[in-house]
Amino acid sequence: MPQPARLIPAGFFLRPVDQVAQDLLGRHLRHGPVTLRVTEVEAYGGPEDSASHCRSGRTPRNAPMWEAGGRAYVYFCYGMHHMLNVVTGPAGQAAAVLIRACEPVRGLDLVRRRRGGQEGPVLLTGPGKVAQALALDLGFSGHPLFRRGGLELLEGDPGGMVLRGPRVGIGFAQPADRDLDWRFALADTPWVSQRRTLRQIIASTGYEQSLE
DNA sequence: CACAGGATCGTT
DNA sequence: ACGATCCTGTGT
Repeated sequence: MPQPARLIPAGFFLRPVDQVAQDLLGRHLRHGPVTLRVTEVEAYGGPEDSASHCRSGRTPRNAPMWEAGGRAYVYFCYGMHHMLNVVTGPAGQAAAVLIRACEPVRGLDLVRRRRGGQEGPVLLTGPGKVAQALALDLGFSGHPLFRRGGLELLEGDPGGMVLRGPRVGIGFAQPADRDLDWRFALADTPWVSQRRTLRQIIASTGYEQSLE
């Protein structure tokens, strides 16, 4: 009988949000029979980040972002999509990583069913698609990812080369925040959205070190 | 209580 | 390039 995949320890999340964002690439998200490998993410900060949901301080919606890292922050967008974030940093300091794209690891049939019978990267390249494939809703906002049960974050398959570039869909933000290269994606997979805006290349993710 | 807008997606 | 669709934050 195979060993169950290991959870990511809570200490992993208690670091700067852009660092956690890079190290989330290649990790696995599991909800029941569906397991996805993270291929694309974006980092969001607190009140100092005009692109963040915390730009105006604490509200009922963004409350999980102010908790200690390791929980989910899920919100509802454009009246029809749920978005999954991973909260980072110590309690009282708001930050989170938006999961923008994944590739299937397990439960592909169920993912196809939930995504309307589509095939290929169109299944999972986009934050709304990821949440739909994992069957997430607002009830998962605040859910711990470092414990067994419900939605879990697990060790995965390391990626190699990483691409980075500006965040997507934040035209309303201040220019300095729009220019931050806080979007990260694995270079060697087709399961990435909006690849053309990824302009820099990073050698690796520092994946092994982050697990100690 | 009313209203404007949004970290998107799929079609035109 | 555009419309769907409703939660959310803000203001009255």
